[in-house]
Amino acid sequence: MANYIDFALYMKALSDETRVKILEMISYEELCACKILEEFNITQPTLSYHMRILCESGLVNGRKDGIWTKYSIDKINFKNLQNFIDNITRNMKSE
Amino acid sequence: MANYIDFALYMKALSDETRVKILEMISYEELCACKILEEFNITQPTLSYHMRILCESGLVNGRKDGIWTKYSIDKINFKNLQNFIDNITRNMKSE
DNA sequence: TAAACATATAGATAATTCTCTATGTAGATA
DNA sequence: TATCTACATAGAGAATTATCTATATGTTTA
Repeated sequence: MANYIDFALYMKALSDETRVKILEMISYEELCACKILEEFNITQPTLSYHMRILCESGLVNGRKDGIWTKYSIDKINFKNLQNFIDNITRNMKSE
Repeated sequence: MANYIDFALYMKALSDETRVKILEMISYEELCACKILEEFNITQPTLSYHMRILCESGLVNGRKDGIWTKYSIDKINFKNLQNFIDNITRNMKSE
């Protein structure tokens, strides 16, 4: 189960507007980096940097498929994040 | 309704382990800065800096009560954050 | 094999962040 | 009024972050 450090790492991964958009994009379907890149005005190495941060947080998975790297949300870790948020809400309600 | 910039601001506010702990602490009950400070090995100005970031994100409210400033979670903005997370989950499920 | 394509890595830099010490402010109390 | 308590602000410095250009790696195609 996730702790403060894990949760802060998830949040740090999402503390950038570009990465929040990427998360939303890949929530609909697995996407390769080149498709993601089309939506932003950043260079390819900058996107690669952001994808690494998302993957290292655990929230996103990347898998090699031929010349492409395809990215999707890690459901287990994302669920951990959701549980943390839900617990905060639960704490507030029991006041 | 909140946009990517707002969400990134929420996430940025929670991208620090100390601030995540503070959020959890004040989810149970409204607390003054001096009570929060007791739980950390940081100086009073550093805590004040963290509280400002939490308040400016919109996730936390501070109100003056005599010599104390009492902090609590802003339920509306926190609900916005929760909705965003829930929407991501919903997108994944409709794949 | 050579060229093209998709992506990653290295190195540099400007901007931002987190922390501190020192000091200011405002309300409560002796 | 003077002091104490709680908190905020200013300024500085070290560390981290986001971005770029240049280059490397690995896969597919001509």
